Amino acid sequence: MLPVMAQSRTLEPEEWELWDAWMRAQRLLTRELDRGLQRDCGISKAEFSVLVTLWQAPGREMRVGELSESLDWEKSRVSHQLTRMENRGFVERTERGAGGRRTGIGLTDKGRSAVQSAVLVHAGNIRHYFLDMLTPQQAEALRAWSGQLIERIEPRGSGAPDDAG
Amino acid sequence: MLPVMAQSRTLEPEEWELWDAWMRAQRLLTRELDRGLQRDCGISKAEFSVLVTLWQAPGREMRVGELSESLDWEKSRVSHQLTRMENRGFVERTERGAGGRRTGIGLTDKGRSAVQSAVLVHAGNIRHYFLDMLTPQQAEALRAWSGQLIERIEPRGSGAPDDAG
DNA sequence: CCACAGGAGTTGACGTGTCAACTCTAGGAA
DNA sequence: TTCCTAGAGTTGACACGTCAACTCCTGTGG
Repeated sequence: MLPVMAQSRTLEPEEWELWDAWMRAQRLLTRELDRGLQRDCGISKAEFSVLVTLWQAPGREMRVGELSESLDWEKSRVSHQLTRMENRGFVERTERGAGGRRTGIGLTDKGRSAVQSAVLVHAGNIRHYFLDMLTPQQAEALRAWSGQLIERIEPRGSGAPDDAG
Repeated sequence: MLPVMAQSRTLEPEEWELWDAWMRAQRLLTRELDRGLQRDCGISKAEFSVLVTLWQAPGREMRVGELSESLDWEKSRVSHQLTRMENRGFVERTERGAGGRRTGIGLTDKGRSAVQSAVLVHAGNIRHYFLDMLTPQQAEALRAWSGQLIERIEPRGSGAPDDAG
């Protein structure tokens, strides 16, 4: 039997090839989509994510914690991003001194118009570079694999749905 | 949400679900691998990429342009990265005033020892989070899809090995 | 010789992302 | 009341990445 050092084995050429191809594809795809948003809409992917999330929110207003939860970003990341986007005029922090003093995050007019065009552009790019290239079998494989991996790294079921507090 | 438009329409729920799952999986995977390198080896993915590339180079020494080509990174990115890694003691820029004045980039002892352990750790993590979770069908689908996408976005058969994830 | 184009590499400004430390407020116990 | 805790949000330090402008050298033509 071979030495039991599964963790201390480098990748076989075939394994490496698969890993390398996947990494490269993934990197090229995200790069292309980022550039598309920047070129056609003048916003970054991070800005797009925030804008869409706010746009879909009931009342078009959320708190930092909700944004953080919804985007699966750290709170400090959200806060930094909001600062930059506030400086660029896409969002505004509105104080609510009353019942809960937390600041609400809302879209500005500029943010609203940006997200409306960006959604269409981005959807087109996702089709062009991702969806249109998938055979049904590949789509199914990707879907299954993504689900497995998400379940493994970030198991669902502890989403805190009914913990009453 | 939006009225359906002929050319730039938003994604159908099923399409969105696939895209979202893929993006999330991809993000979780790279995050996990990054953290693994940082936790177990004390280096970042960017540092790992540079170290491995230098380590595999004949003579363990390259110039910035070669690194840039090999990693498929912009030269300025390489330069910034080398500055940070030089400060951390992983690489050194050696002057060659003579025939070509270009600076050669070499590994320090610290860099050499770091890369040797990191290669094993990283390979183990790639197995754990990626390779071991793939059925043969999924592996084949991923391989085919990656190839198609790379060919579409970067049609050159540019032999640039990827940045080692 | 000087001028100048062009490539290699660097630098600065800025946006992005993580980690740890911090402020501010509310709620509970001594 | 005062102290302690805990959560929401912010900030600072630093690493990463892109873009454009810059330096330095070299080769070519006047």
